[in-house]
Amino acid sequence: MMSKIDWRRAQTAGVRQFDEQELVATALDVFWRKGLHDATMQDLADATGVQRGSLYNAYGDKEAIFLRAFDQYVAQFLEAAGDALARGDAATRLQKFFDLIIVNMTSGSPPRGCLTTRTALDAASTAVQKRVQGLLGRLEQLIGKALSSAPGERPAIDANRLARVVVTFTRGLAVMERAGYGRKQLKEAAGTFVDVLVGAA
Amino acid sequence: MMSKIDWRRAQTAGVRQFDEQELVATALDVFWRKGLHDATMQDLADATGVQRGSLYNAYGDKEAIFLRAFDQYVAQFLEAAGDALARGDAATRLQKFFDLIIVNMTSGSPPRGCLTTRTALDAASTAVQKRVQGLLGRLEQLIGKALSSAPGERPAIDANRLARVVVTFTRGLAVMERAGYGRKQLKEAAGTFVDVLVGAA
DNA sequence: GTCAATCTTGACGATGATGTCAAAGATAGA
DNA sequence: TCTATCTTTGACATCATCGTCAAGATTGAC
Repeated sequence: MMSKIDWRRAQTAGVRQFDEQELVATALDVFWRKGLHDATMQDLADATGVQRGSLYNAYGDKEAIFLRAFDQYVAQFLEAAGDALARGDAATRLQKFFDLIIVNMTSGSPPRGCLTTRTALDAASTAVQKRVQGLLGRLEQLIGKALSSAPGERPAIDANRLARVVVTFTRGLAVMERAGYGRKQLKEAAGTFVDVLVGAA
Repeated sequence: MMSKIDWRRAQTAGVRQFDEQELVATALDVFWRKGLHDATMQDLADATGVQRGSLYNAYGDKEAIFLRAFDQYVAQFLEAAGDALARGDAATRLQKFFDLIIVNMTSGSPPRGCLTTRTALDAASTAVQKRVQGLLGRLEQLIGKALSSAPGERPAIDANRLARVVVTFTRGLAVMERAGYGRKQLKEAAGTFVDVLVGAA
């Protein structure tokens, strides 16, 4: 029996045809814009140019791809956050940190929001929830250290407790962004929060 | 031609078979547990005992039902919040308010979370987003008035700005709950926040 | 009593997403 | 060169949800 004519350009096969790094980066963008829940394998296939079947073959399912993308995001994010929190007094550190995350979540058109918060609310599998917890925990530590190592007078309240409050507030900012608040409003709220926190009273 | 035999008990028809109030209350519970996005018309039909077709006939679509349920929720919630914020000094008011919303979002098994926050993140239609904005705005006003009318010394920062920070923080609590934090942890965070806000520094 | 209005019910078709698979092609190593 | 192994591709079956509709049934107005 004659084999089917491949009238279209034959794709090379036998070895992986795509770059993993690139695919994960593209997937991250898709998840960020659509959310874990709403992004479909077809969306990922379209965005990456890799067919659905190949994605299933290579990763198994959507969640596996998401976890890779999210890990990459976490690494990026924590590094940037660490930078922002590294210099200056407590107020300056916090202000830079808030600027960072606010710009982060209000970028894109339409604004893409905060991937972590959206993911947390999607309430997916245990694995995903653990990643979110991991990120929030590490962020909390980062902030705690930044607060306790900042120059200037010590606040009256334990830095670790404060750090959790700060993390919680950042989650709140992410929700407010989804509710329709723009960059300016978010920055104003964050500014007020920093004033309160540092004890402008 | 003979009509089909109705071997099963004939349901009365011609007039609405269900109580609107009851249906909306049940729908609210479904939306609260599953979220606007994940709750299906079938879920609503199962929970209420009203067939899918009847729901479409009576309301048109899921969002219409949600809006009614959400409006009911908003009324309940704002009334309870107003009560909590009515008495005592600023710290007491805030503490009671946080207790209320924390219990609210950690009730049920599994905890049902915060309906408003979940809805905000579902990023549905404009109509839904406006309801969320409406609730947050009204809540902000409520808190602003509670802060500015509380006995005791005036804080150095404008009450309205503080109110927005408080609202933002409550949204953060809702996210933290979804991330896995329990009632105790949330209360501790809220307690720290109140300490900071009232100027325990 | 008749009839128009309207609710209920079950069924239908469309759509979109999932996960699997066999066929075909290409590589790497023996 | 040959073969085992892997990837790609398109197709397939399944499933869940949606929205619509015709037929049946009952009420309330006239």
